[in-house]
Formats: sequence, structure tokens, C-alpha cells
Amino acid sequence: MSKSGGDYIVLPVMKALQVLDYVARQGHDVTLTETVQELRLPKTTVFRYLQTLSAAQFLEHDLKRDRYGVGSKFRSLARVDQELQGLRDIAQPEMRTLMETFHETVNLAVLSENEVVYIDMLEPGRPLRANARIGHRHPAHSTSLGKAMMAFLPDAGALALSSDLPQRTINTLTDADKLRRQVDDVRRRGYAIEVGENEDGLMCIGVPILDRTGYPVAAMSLSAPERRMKPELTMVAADALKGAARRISTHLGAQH
Amino acid sequence: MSKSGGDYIVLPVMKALQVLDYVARQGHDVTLTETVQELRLPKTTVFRYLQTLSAAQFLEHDLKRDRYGVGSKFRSLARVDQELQGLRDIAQPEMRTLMETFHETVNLAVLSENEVVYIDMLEPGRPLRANARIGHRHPAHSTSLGKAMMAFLPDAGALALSSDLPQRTINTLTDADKLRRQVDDVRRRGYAIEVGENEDGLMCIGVPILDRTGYPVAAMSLSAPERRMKPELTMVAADALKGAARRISTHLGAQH
DNA sequence: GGGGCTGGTTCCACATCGTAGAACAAGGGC
DNA sequence: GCCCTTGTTCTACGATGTGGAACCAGCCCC
Repeated sequence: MSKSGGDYIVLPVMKALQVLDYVARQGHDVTLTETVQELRLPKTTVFRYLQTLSAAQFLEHDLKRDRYGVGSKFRSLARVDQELQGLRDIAQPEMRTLMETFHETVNLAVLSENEVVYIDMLEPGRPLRANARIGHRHPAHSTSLGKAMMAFLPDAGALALSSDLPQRTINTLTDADKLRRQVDDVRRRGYAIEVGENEDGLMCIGVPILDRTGYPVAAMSLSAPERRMKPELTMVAADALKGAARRISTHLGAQH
Repeated sequence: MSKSGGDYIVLPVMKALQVLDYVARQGHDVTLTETVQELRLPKTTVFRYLQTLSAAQFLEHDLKRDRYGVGSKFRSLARVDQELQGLRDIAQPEMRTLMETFHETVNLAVLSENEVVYIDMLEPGRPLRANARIGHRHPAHSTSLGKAMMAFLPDAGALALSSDLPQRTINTLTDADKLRRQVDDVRRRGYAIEVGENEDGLMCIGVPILDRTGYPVAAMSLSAPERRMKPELTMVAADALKGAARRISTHLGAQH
């Protein structure tokens, strides 16, 4: 929290973060004066920072008692971060095992408004064409990850069907009915397969990761060049993925 | 997150919070350019905010990949807030019941370097001399709250004995040996009593709240004027407090 | 009930410091 | 190797953040 340690520091921002830090650290609502005394900053300045932080919902101003405490925005960001962080940590060892077993890329993704977002990825050392990167997005309906999650959504399929279905490759499913039938299959089988529907020459096997309520918070997939994945190997991989996903889901408190 | 909604807004702070918001919301590390495109702010500006947020440890700059993600300071603040928030929520109904049963003030406090800090407090409607307020601190050794927590510390008593013991009233225990013996008693009985040791004419009964590891994360107490608390009533209250604390501890995952 | 005090809000004039365009450097992919 | 994308540095301008001081509003205490 020192002001030094590099140039390009914007002082108002730095000082406001000190205020945020102090308030959150206390664990109880604090007053303007308390903060001023602790931080040794001019009263007016701290006042404005508290106002700004409150306007952004990072803090909350209790008008009645005239005290400042942690705000809703801060809490919601913290929750999102913590959940994803926890998911990554739990999934990591399972992903590593899968990658080492099959020597193919293993992906972890979440759903975000009709698209999958890759939040983690493990690649075998050997050179290969990477189809995606962490942070990238693909349409949900063209990936095994997306289909795996859609199948376990409370209003299964409604998500994908609500939008039109962009055609990524010649193989991409663009017919809502066909997609719906596939998603029904996925729900029965417990895994999704996609062959060249998202990227020519690439295939994916995807499985959902469920939380304690059975909601598909994420999905994990193995992606490989089509030619390397013979049917028998695909079955073996699908079983391995299902096992790994079940163990992760159990860690998250899922019953089944 | 709108810039309007009141005067006294410091714009650099507001905009930097937008950056923090965006990064944390993504769930994966992001680049400078991604952030710029999303927020429609000048590149230089976003660059400096990212630098500043990183310097304050609210974000973390992964030099290798040149990406920004949530930082350690943010995570630690979030954890502190979440734990205390959860504690308050769980304790609240028990505290209310106790207050309504005995018509006396009920306190919730945590330990912070040889002092207790009140993090919540429920008072009966009738006028009474309030001995403390939320956020206030008292020496641990002069309060039932402090003694209750000390008794269940891994290195019981070491905390209090490491510092000298300020004399708050004529009754305050300032002898380390005497205090240690009392704390041993507390561990056996499961509750602590203090009569006029912190405030003349006021007595307190305190019980520890333990987490899953058995660590005393907080303590709860009933505080009342001495004259109102006859010995029999004190015993009844102590039992009620022990029961309430046990239920709260169980909620936190404690076994016993 | 008045007076003084503490804690919060508003005002204002100054110059600091944040701003953003543009130029530069570095890296990565084709 | 070359281009293009992405991150970093520079600089001159003036908007805007700053903080002292004045102003209020409760509240406690005589």
C-alpha cells in the first residue's frame, strides 16, 4: 500500500484505495473522522473519497448512523472471484491428470449469455494448433462445453433457442430442433460431443460441472484433432471426463 | 456505477473503480486493450489505473503474460468481510432471543491484538447507560468477552500475559497469575464472568464462539448493571449464553 | 435552556497533477 | 524478415482535485 514502487501512480486513486482498505479492514461501519485520524489525510479529501466509493457501491453509506461500511458491489465482485477461484483450484489437478492421460488440451469454461468463456486451459507440451485462449468466447451451441451446460440448465435449451445460431463451420448445428434433440441426448448420456462444429478438423468432448443445487456452473472438455480421436478412444475419454467432473462437482457440494 | 448521483465525486477514483470492477467481473486475467475496448477510456488512462491498482495489490500484474487479475489485497479484504458478515448474520437471531429473554444488552466482539472490538450490539429499548458502542475497543483482560476468547486460544493466556495489564477500574485484574488462573477456570466452565472490572457497576457474562478448528473467532456477552444480576439469574443467563454460542459455533462447522 | 464541542458539509481560489494524443518500442504471427 | 498489434513513454495543456477555513447541526454538559 506504499505510494512508491513505480511511476505512473495516480494519487487520488491510490489514496481512495487506502480509504477502501481501511473501511473494509475494520469489519464494522466507520465514521469519517475515524478514517481521517487513521489515515492522516485532510478531512475534505477523505469525505470525497467516501462519497465516491459509496456512489460506486464499493462502500455503503448508512445515512441514519452516518457511517460507512462495505458495499454491495464489493461483495458481489468478491463472491464472483471467490467462486471462480475455488472452481479453478479444485479442477486443476483433475485437468492435469486428463491432459497427461490423453496428451490433449483440456478446457474449463463458464456460460455467459449464449457464449462459453474459457477460464482455464491446460495444453500438452507438444506443438498443436490452439483453438482458443483463456478469456476467449465461442457460441454455446457450437461447442461441447456449451451443450454440456445447456443440457443441465433448469430451462434446458431455452437459452440457446432464444437467440439465432451463428454458423461457425459447415458442421455447426443451426437448426433449433436438431440442437434441442442433441441436448436431450447429452442430458441422458452425461457428456456432449462436437465434431468440427466449432473449428474445422477439431473435435471436443464436454462434461458439465454442477454445484450443490445441480446448476451447471462450468464445463470441462478435452479437445483434439479429429483424426487422433478414434471412436473407442472417444468413449474412454468421455468416461474419464465424466469421472473427473463428478469428483469436482462433489467437491462443490453436489449430491449425486 | 453511474458517474452522476451526487456531487463530490472524484472522477479518477470513479473511473479506476470501473476498471477494478471490469477486471474482477471477468473471472480471468485481462489485457490492457480488452479493458480499454470495454470501458471506452483512453489507453494511457486505463494503463495508469491498472498500474495503480496493481501497486496497491488490489489487482495483480502477471508480468509473463502481461495480464491483470484480482490481487491479494482485494482477496484478503473480501475474506475478512465475508467471515465477519457471516458471523453477524448467524449470531443475530440468537442475540435477539437473549436480549428479549433477559432485557439486557448483548454484545458480539472479536479479538484484535490484546483488545476486544465490538462488532455488533443489541440493546433493549429501555434507557440504560451504554458502556460501549460498535467499533469501540476494550482491553481483553478486563472484559468477559476477552477472557472467554483467551481461554480457548491455542496458546491460552500468552496473549494477555505478553503485554502489561492496564487498570480500568478498582476491580480490574492486573496480576498475570491471577488472570491465568481465572482463564483456566473459564476453559473448564465454558463461560467467563466479570464484575466491575471494566466499568464500575457493570457486570458481564461472556462465552466464546468457535470455528471448525476450535479457534475462538468471536465472543458474545450479556452485560447488565451489577445490582440487577443476582447469582441465580447469572447462572440462568450463563447457561442460555452457552447454548446460544454452541449453536452459532455449530453453524460455523465446529464439531463439539 | 444556553453554550461549547465534536463531527459532518460546503465554499473557494490556487496550482498541482491527471489527461490523452502522439510518438516510440517491443513482440509475435504470417 | 516485415508488418501489425499491444504496451510504454513523453509532453504540453488546463481541467479538476485539493485542503484550509468557514459554516451547520446535533449533542452533551454545565
